[in-house]
Amino acid sequence: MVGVPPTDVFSALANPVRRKLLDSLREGPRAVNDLAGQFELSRPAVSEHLQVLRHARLVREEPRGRQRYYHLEPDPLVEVRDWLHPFEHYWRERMRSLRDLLDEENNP
Amino acid sequence: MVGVPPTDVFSALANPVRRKLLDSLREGPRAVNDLAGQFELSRPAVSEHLQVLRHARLVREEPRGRQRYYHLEPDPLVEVRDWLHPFEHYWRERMRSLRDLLDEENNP
DNA sequence: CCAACGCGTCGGGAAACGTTGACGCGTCGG
DNA sequence: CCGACGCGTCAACGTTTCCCGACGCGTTGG
Repeated sequence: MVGVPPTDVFSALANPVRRKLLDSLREGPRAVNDLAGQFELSRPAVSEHLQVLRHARLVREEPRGRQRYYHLEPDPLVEVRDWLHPFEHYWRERMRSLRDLLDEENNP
Repeated sequence: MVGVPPTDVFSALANPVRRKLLDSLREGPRAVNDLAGQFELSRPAVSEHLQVLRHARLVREEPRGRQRYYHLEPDPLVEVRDWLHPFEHYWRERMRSLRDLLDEENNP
């Protein structure tokens, strides 16, 4: 994992650890040791997963003293949503619940 | 790629060839040689990508004489959509267009 | 019945990936 | 100023992925 990663969003999401990292960052920026505490993984391993996410532009790092806080940067996920969208056509039944959820977000 | 690993959906989507295969199958079932014609790839390579998609339950095969037609089976993509959904919260601006599209589907 | 076709699968080699221990650099506290 | 902390990165190794050529099996057409 040392070389130059392909910065592909889909590949970045292929790993469950990286997906959980993004899930955690939804609640706000967090430092590396804090994030690493959630996994049975060495800290370098988490660091390199974060590097993959950084190259995919899914996270941004902000140095704070001797720690580095990582922020979620969800924009590239639009590519996934756009690719996924034509398939929504196929499970129309579940679309209503999604629309209701979106309506709830827009008209609270 | 010879074993029988129960591939998860996210890993199946990590490869661009497999994503294009799913895109092609959106327009209807197709045979392997037909699909392989789209790529600069050997037919066995395409066959093995289809095997990955089959293990992820994203496609189904239907034998027709000496050909095998592959059908799209988009249900597992729901897992991707469900994982993605909490992040929609972050690009609210683009949510309106999605909602409008869903409204259009539901009230044609 | 036999040759050609369509396809899955195996063998194997190259490349990519994931993990760990070791090292280095900047930062903070005493 | 010095040791501890927080973190990135490298070297190395095992595992997985990706691709191809070769083979085998069932189907079809002559």
